[in-house]
Amino acid sequence: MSTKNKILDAAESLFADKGFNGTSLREITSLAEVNLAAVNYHFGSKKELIKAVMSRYMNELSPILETVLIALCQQEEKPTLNDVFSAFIDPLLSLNVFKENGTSNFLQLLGRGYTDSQGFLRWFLTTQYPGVISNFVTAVQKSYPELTPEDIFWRLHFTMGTVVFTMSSTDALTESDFDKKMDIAGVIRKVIPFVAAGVAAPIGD
Amino acid sequence: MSTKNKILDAAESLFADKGFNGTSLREITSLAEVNLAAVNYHFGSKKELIKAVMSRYMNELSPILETVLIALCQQEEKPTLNDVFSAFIDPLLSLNVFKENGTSNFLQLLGRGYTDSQGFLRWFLTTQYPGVISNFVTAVQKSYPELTPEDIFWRLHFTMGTVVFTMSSTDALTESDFDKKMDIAGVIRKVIPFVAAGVAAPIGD
DNA sequence: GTCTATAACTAGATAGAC
DNA sequence: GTCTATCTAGTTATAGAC
Repeated sequence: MSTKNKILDAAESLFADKGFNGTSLREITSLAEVNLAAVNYHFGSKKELIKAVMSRYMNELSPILETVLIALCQQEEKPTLNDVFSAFIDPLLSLNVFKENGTSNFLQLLGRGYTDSQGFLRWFLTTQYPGVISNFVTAVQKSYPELTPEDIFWRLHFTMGTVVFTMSSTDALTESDFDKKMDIAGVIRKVIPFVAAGVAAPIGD
Repeated sequence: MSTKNKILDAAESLFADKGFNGTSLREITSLAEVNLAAVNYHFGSKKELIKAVMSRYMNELSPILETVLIALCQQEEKPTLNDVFSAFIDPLLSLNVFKENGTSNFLQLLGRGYTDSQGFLRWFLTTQYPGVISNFVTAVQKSYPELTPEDIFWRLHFTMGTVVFTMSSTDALTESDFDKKMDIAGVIRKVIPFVAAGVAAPIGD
């Protein structure tokens, strides 16, 4: 395994666990068992390392997501909102094949990206991977045409918040707050009806 | 205005904006225009300062919230879920009277508390202010008795996520992503139907 | 490509004068 | 109660040997 990948793996799990600000390069290189200077050699800076960690997932996920969302838009019968949101399940769970704990790590990182470091990662994702978002919006529009673009914008933002927040604080939950342990697939199965119903809520402000 | 309060005010707005990890004591004391050593003199440590910032809000909010939730549980007719969630609007908005930008600051801080610093603040809040949570659960149970305790737990967690995440990333939103500016009351009016519909979603896992 | 050594800086916390 | 000065330990980043 290359030094570069050892760094990426170590950074990923530490970032997911303690946030970008909360993780030092020293912790990363010591977990990865490589030299401190290797981060700067391979990535140039901590900020570029953060981007690289996210890109590894986004490059894997975004073509799959775009494919299923486009298919959903092009099918003859109108998809329900539950269909649209359920379309995310398989691509997200496929990250667990791609990498151990891939699904929850990725969702946790996404959450960090929105709250840590004043949204620079958010900017990075929306500018680098705009196709996922636009196809998602189109799919929602097709299932619920009465929603105004503004309402779609807000409700997708709420959806993002629900999922991302849930995942970034779900480690503690699955361990302590409720005695029944739940895996990531179980949490996703619980959250899909919630967000689908939220987006489907009657309009009227 | 006392040094102690100057520190609390400065810390609050910096914490809300950049997170707990992302804010240094030097930034706080320089915004507050007090000496660096004053933080340690008045609060003992950064961690205690964080607790003090949150306590100022929770001590204001929790008795009001408990009162309205208990009233909702004791009224004769069964409240709708929309009633239950709407019960939060006035208490939350009253924080704007209590302090400028109080509502959004508080909700942002709450979001930080769940993601920064590995949940120590989360522990602090749930152990110090358990009454709010238990009354909330009771109110939801009364409006939707078919929900199992486990489903209530998860859906309230999702609700928390939706609200808290929305608020902790809402500054950027209200400015850039959608041309129509929206104040905090507007966001709350948008989010209530969303979470109410999510909690009210049909069961079946 | 990988290492050691270190520069340049920032963090939280404290001792002691006033 | 507030200040300056400083300690200790942490941070990112880099220069230069191998």
